[in-house]
Formats: sequence, C-alpha cells, structure tokens
Amino acid sequence: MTSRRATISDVAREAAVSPSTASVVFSGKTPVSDATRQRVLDAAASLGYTGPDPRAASLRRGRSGIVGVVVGSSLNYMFLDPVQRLMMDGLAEEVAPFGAGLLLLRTATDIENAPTLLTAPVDAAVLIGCDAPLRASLETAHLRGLPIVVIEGDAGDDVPRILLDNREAQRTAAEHLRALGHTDVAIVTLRTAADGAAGWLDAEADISIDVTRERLAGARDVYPDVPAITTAGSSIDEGLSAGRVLFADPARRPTAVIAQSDLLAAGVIRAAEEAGLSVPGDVSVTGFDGVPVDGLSPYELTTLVQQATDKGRAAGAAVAAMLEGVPPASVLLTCTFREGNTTAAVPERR
Amino acid sequence: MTSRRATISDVAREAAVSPSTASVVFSGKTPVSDATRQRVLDAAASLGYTGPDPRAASLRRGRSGIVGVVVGSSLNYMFLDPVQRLMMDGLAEEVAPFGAGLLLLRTATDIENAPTLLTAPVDAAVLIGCDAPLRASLETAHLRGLPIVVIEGDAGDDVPRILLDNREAQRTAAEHLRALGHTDVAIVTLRTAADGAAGWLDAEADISIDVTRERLAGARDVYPDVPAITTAGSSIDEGLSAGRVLFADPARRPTAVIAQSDLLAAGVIRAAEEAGLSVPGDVSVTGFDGVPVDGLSPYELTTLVQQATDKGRAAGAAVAAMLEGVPPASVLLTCTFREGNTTAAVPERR
DNA sequence: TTGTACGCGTTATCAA
DNA sequence: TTGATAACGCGTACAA
Repeated sequence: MTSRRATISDVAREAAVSPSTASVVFSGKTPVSDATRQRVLDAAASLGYTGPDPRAASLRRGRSGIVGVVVGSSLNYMFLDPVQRLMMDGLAEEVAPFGAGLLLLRTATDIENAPTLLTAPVDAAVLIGCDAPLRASLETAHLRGLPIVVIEGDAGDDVPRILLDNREAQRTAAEHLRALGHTDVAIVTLRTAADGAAGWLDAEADISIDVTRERLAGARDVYPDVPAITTAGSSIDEGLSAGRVLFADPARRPTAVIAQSDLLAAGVIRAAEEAGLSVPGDVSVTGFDGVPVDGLSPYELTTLVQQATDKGRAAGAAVAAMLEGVPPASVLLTCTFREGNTTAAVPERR
Repeated sequence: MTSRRATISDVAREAAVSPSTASVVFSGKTPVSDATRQRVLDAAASLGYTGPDPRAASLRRGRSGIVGVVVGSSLNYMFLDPVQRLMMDGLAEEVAPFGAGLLLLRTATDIENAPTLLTAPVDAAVLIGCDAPLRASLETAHLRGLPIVVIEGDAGDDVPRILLDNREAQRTAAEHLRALGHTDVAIVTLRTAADGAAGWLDAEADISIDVTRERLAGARDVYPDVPAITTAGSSIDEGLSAGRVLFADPARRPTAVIAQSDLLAAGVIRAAEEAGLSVPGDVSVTGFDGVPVDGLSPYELTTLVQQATDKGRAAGAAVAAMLEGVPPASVLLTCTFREGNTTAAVPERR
C-alpha cells in the first residue's frame, strides 16, 4: 500500500460521477442532489480522500489563503510587545473568514534559502513598522504585484496604511501633566532607529521610526525643551534602565515622566520604586498603548489607549478588500486618553 | 496594460529558449551556459517576470514550504510566554534553510471558513501542548498524511515528540529547597486543564496537561503532601494572585514556593514583596524555564533552565527530517538547575 | 443537476 | 548544455 494518495478523480470514478460533480460536492459552489453527494462522500471515505489538495486548489483558484506577515528580526522580540500580539490576533481574526492564515516571514536573516515574499505562496503581505530592512520586502512585494498593507509606517505612494494619531494622542497626555502643574518632565522614547541604542536623545537627532518621532513631537508640542532619553525597544527592562538614569540624581529628578509605551512606563515605575519614590505621589508616569501589562498590577497606568486588536483588524480588512479587488482606504485610528492612578498633581517643592 | 502577468513560458519565448531551460535558470538545479542564463534573465526583466509562481511551483514539487503551527486559542496568550516565543524562533530558524516558513493556525475558533490543517497548503504540522482541541487537529493531520511533530504533549503512537525531563528537573529544585531546610513549602502550578480555573488543587485532581502533571510529580517526589495552588496559565499576574493567597495568613505562610514557571515565580515574588516579605530572606521561590522575564530584575531566579530555543530547533529538525523522508526520532531535552538569588536557607522560626 | 474539456504555471525526466 | 513531454490535482465555463 505504497500507492499515491487518492485524487478527486479517483473519488469521482468510485462514486460513478464526473470529477466536476465531485469537486462541487466539496466546494459547495453548486447545488448537488443529496443522493449524489452521499455517494461522493462515501466514495471519499472509502478511499481515504480528505478533500481537495490545497496546493492544486490554490494554483487553480489563483489564491493560497496565505497572508505573509513580515516581522523584523526575531519573533521573540516582536511578540514581547503586547501591542503586536493583540494586533496579530486582530489580523488573524479578520482574514480568517476568507480562509486565510498568517505566514511569518522574517527580513533580517542570513539563512540561505529562507522563505521570502518572493518564494512563498502568499496572496498579500502585511508589513509592520517599515524601517529599512522592511523596505526591501516592500519592493519585492510590489514587483510581484502583491497587495500590501503597512501598519504604522510609510510605504510611500499608493500603499494603504493603518495609522494612529500618535502625535495628537501623546499631546493629550502631556497636556494632562501640564494641567497637573508639572514642569520638570522627562520623556522616555522607543527606539529611534532600527539599530538604535539607548541614551540621552540629542535634540537634533534624526528619528527614522515614525511612531517614535510622532509621539515625541506630541510631547514636545507641550514641553518643547524637556530632556528625552532613548531606549533600545519597548520593554519593562528598558524602561527600568531609563528610569534609573532619570532618578539617579535626587536634586534634578523630574516630577513626571512621559513614556512612549506602557511597557516602558512600567519599567520607569519600577525604577521610581527602586529609588524610593512613590508613584504618583513623588513622580507621575504616563504610558502609551493601553494594553494589559503582565505584572504591572496594582498600578493602572494613565495612558493613551489604542485599540491594538482593532488595528490588526483594520489591516485585515484592508487585506480582505484588496483580495476582493476593492481599493482599500488607509485608516487612521485614534487613541483615547485614560487616566489611571499613576499621575497626580505636582508635589510641593521640598 | 491590463494583461495577465508574464509566465515562465513567456520568458522562454522572449529569450528563445525552451520553458524547461528557463525554469532551470531560476531554480539552478542544472548548469546553464552563461549566455543563455543572461538571455533568460534579460527577457525576464523586460517582461517584469519576478520568478516562478510559488503556487504552481508547489503543485509541481508537491511541497509548499509551509509548516503549520497549531496554536491553541489566541496568539496573544500563546506569545505571552517567553518559552513559546523562543521556541517559535528556534523552529523558524531550523526550517528556514528548507525554504519553509511558519503558518499560524488556531484551533479554538468558531470563525466560519477559517483555515485549518485540512485546507491550508502545509507540508507538515507542529502541535504545541496537545490538549483536547489539539487532538482534533492531530486527527486531521493524520488523515491527510501530514508529517506531525508534537511538542510537550502526547500524540500517542508513532508521532515524534519533543519532550523535557520535567519531572526530574523539578525534583532537583525541590531537593535544593529541602537541602536548604525548607519544610513548609507550597507549589504554584500551571493550568491543569485546557479550561482550567485557578484555586487550591485537589490531591485527587486529574491533570490533563502533561507539563503540569510532570512538574507536579517532580515536586511531590520530595514534598508529597504540601499544598498546591493552580493558576489559569503562565503569567506574572497569575503568579501574583496565587502568591497573595499563599501569603494571606502570616501564621501559615510557606517558607518556600515552587512555581512551575518563571513567570509564575515572578508573580509570587511580587506577592511576597506586597506582603512585606523579602525574597529570599523570608521566602524562597523557585521558577521553571530559565527564560528572561521582562521586569524581573534585580532578581535572578533559582530555576530549571530549559533551552527553549533548542526545543524549537529540535522540532524543526524533526520536521525537516520527515520532509526528507527520514524517520525522525523523538527528542528528550534536559533542563539544568541554576541557582539564582531567590532561594536561601529556611529562616529561623519566629 | 450532471458531465466534458481545458488550462492554471511549473518542473522532473529523459533524450538529444 | 538544451529541449520535448508529461504530469501535478483541481475548478469552472459551457453544454447537455
């Protein structure tokens, strides 16, 4: 019994119907009499046929049901961020009704032969963040004529984008702090470049990552001259490191910190605790994202809530639209300000 | 210019060679003279041909370059766990040289039409954890004759598995605590069932999740009768909740806690801090996994280090072997005990 | 409601 | 080193 797997023709023959009829039984595209259907299904069962070969079906249909998601470097790093996790969930959920799943593709890999947008049977591509290495993928996808959606990044011309009102939202948080009387403020930013290292941010620095630049601009709209410290990415540990620097000198510590993500904010809070400062009594901290941060309890961050899952869904909807041939529009999602228990009025001067 | 995309035949015609020659130029399977190669590439460029259509190629080759990874419920939940993230990285890395990528497939979804192992063009399937809903996927994969690898779960018969010496490893940690003099110990477990809720664990309880059962057995080998409290999953917050229960009554609190994961351990430590206890001065805590936990600093857990990335790699290697037609062996990976700064001798009785 | 005929775009095989 | 041939397994007009 080393024979090849049964095909739909075998099933049709066994059931004494034509291949097209058998096909229709499985696809449901056309009504079939109950009797015939049953004969076909029985034949299939007896031959161990489990349905159309997906590879053949995708060639025929011109669609594979696979959406390529290009993630930068490591999955570990990418999925560390709750925003990305929720986003992927939304994306998966939205394309699922189209029978589509997500294929993880990495840019930064020197593995020979690794799958790419060029070699993988994808119907569309979703690019996240769009920094330098991603642009290459973008190029590729374009050449292949793939529908593309970019999340929080600029793909130039006619590529639909899913964006957030980062600047406006961050400004809201800054205004909140100003209303509370804070003037000694510091900013903790996300990465400023794909390979960015942590450290004080030079005022003239060129920030190549859109999210970081926009959120910074929003904070600067209210606090043009406050110092900003850059991190190597969105994590509690990075926030902790930044916070330690900020709180190192008791005489010059800020009374409020604007962190560009909830994870960073969580780290900053941890640093404050370490330094013997209470939040929000001595220091106010704002985050960004409004995602559940594991281990943050009992704090509830004052933050900007973005609907991360919706962001993914919007991307999925755009993909779906393009697959249907409908020109998708870019989407601008807005964040809402949520006051938690990590901000309070500026403390009396000691 | 609404014409269809160029095919390899078009390119061949333009270059005045046969389709098979053109094909060979792109696949590199056979030597081709430089002159012809150049002619073909030029022709391709002039026609905007970007290489073989992956869908057609996979039909012909009988291989799509896609490995389906069946993740339980939400991506958000699954990737919350650093072990899973690292595992996926290892897996991706190991199958990449075969031109394969990972397709995320979810079991628990009531979305009509969602992609499954039955409908997606996958060459192999990796199942993680293997609880009830996953068994259905397993069945499916079997029917389709797909190569299957199961990570930390029992797929029965002839399915290769990637396993950890959970019991032995956990026993080591328990012995470490015993050597330190601890007798008042409590265990904080992972989920006991796919839909498990948190709470005290009944001694008779049936534990359907292998990892949980094995690690518990290891702890019980040393501490047969200590109480165990179950959580709803591996997270800091769950560990925190469990820890709060354990430390609620100062008179009866344990001097050591065996947590079944590093995330849980981190939560337990947090709970101890909340209760005004110092770690390891008042309470010792052990974890399991040996993964970086964001926000755990400055603690370094006493834990069992599993090479999570290697686990993924082992799974990837097994997949690769099966794709090559080689019967893969199951793999048993071993954890190593690592003493951190979260365990110490039992404190003097007050 | 069912069957016929054809092509989707590629690549393995073998012969030249 | 190149070319001819034959599938790969299916879906879908269109006709019956």
